[in-house]
Amino acid sequence: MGIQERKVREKEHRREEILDAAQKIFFEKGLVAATMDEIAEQAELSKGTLYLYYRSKEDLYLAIFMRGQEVLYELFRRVIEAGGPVPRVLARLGDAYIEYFERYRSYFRMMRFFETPEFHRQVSTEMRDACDVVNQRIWDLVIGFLRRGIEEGLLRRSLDPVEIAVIFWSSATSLMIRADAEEHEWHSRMGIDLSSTLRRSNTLFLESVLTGEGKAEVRDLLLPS
Amino acid sequence: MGIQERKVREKEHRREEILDAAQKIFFEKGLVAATMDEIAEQAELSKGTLYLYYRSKEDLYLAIFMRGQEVLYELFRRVIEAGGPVPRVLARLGDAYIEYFERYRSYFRMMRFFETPEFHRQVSTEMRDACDVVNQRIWDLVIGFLRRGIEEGLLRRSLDPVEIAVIFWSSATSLMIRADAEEHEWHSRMGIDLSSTLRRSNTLFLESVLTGEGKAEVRDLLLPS
DNA sequence: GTATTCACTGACTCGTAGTCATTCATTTAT
DNA sequence: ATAAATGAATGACTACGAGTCAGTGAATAC
Repeated sequence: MGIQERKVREKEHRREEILDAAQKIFFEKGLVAATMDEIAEQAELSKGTLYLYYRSKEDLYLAIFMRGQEVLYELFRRVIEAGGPVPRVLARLGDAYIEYFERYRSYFRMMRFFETPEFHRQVSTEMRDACDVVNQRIWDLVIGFLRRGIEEGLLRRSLDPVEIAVIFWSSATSLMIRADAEEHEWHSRMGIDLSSTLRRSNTLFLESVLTGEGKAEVRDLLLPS
Repeated sequence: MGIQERKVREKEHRREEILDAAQKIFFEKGLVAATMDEIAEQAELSKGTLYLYYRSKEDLYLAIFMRGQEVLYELFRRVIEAGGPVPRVLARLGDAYIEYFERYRSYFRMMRFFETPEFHRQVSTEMRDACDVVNQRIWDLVIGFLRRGIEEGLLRRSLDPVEIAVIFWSSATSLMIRADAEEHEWHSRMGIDLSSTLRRSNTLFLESVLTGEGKAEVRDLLLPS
């Protein structure tokens, strides 16, 4: 009966090998410029074989995106598990996201496509669903934490934890996308440094969700009014 | 000498006709799904002719994007010219952007591509530059207004008007992109209504940039702490 | 009446995602 | 030991769309 198991193992291994090859090419060239022929060559397999393991170029891309989401989950989990006062942990979550942006830039960049409907239409439902699961874990982690903050009276009671999470995440992401691609342009045309802007945005956001009591906890992190 | 002028006029007219045809197709199908053959058919011209007027599919797309930017400029200009207390006008600018998102959805959607480096690489420098000019006018308009607010002591002096503009714009845009494409999903999976979240985000942002004096001006618009 | 110009054409090239009939090695049945 | 069955892997092939360019014909100039 060992043969069946070995075959399953080998198949999974092959799947990972393909993913490694695809990751290398996608990281180097991006989704559009990368070709399946190149990935096949990198994987030392024929193009046809790739399609035995992944339904489409986009499925392959999404599978790699999921690796990135795992990394992000770990970063957030560590910050939350380290504990401390809610406002301070919230600030650290912002820093963790910036760390993801800076240290795992290639994974970060993949989020851009995750946002486009054109991309999603190419993805198989199975891959989509698998991705949603990984994603939901991140949201649940963060939202659960925010809920605690509200119960403890450190975050404003008039806010919804889900909304706070979404607002924080989208504004940070949006600035990062810009900082990633257009940092230099913004500096020369508008005279600002988007990395600082990103940090300032996080600070402003933090201030805006804390109660008076919450603000007292992190007075040192806030801006002068 | 009238012949030269007539020819120039006709050429400009043709350029507009092509733009109209392209707009129809792009609005219906989006950048990726739309084909130059379809656009040519809509314009009742051959594909080759399109390339006599626009360098690439992306140039054509960007030319339409610029039409949208003109509309946005007008919306903002009207709000600012109508005048009133800075904090209230700032809130109205947020509403104007939401109006752009809701009433000019097809133009709004084009911004997504404006953000991707893959797209930019396809665009000719001339079109790029033309686009930057239109864009800059919007930024100058808004930033000039914010600067006034700071001078009047209604917006926090520790903030940079350019940064405020960028932060506000990116967080709103990011939520809109999500609201546009994934409204339903977010509602069923996370139980939130992204349109409300967008408005709440704007309110939070407004609060966070106003001084005490500024907040007093728009007490009715803010959330309970 | 002839030459020139120029907007326009559409068949063509080129590149790439995805397919499928075929090959070949491994496993199973006798 | 040999034949049949399985299924992983192949690569030539199709489909399709962006962009090109030699050629056409009508308006204009001489």
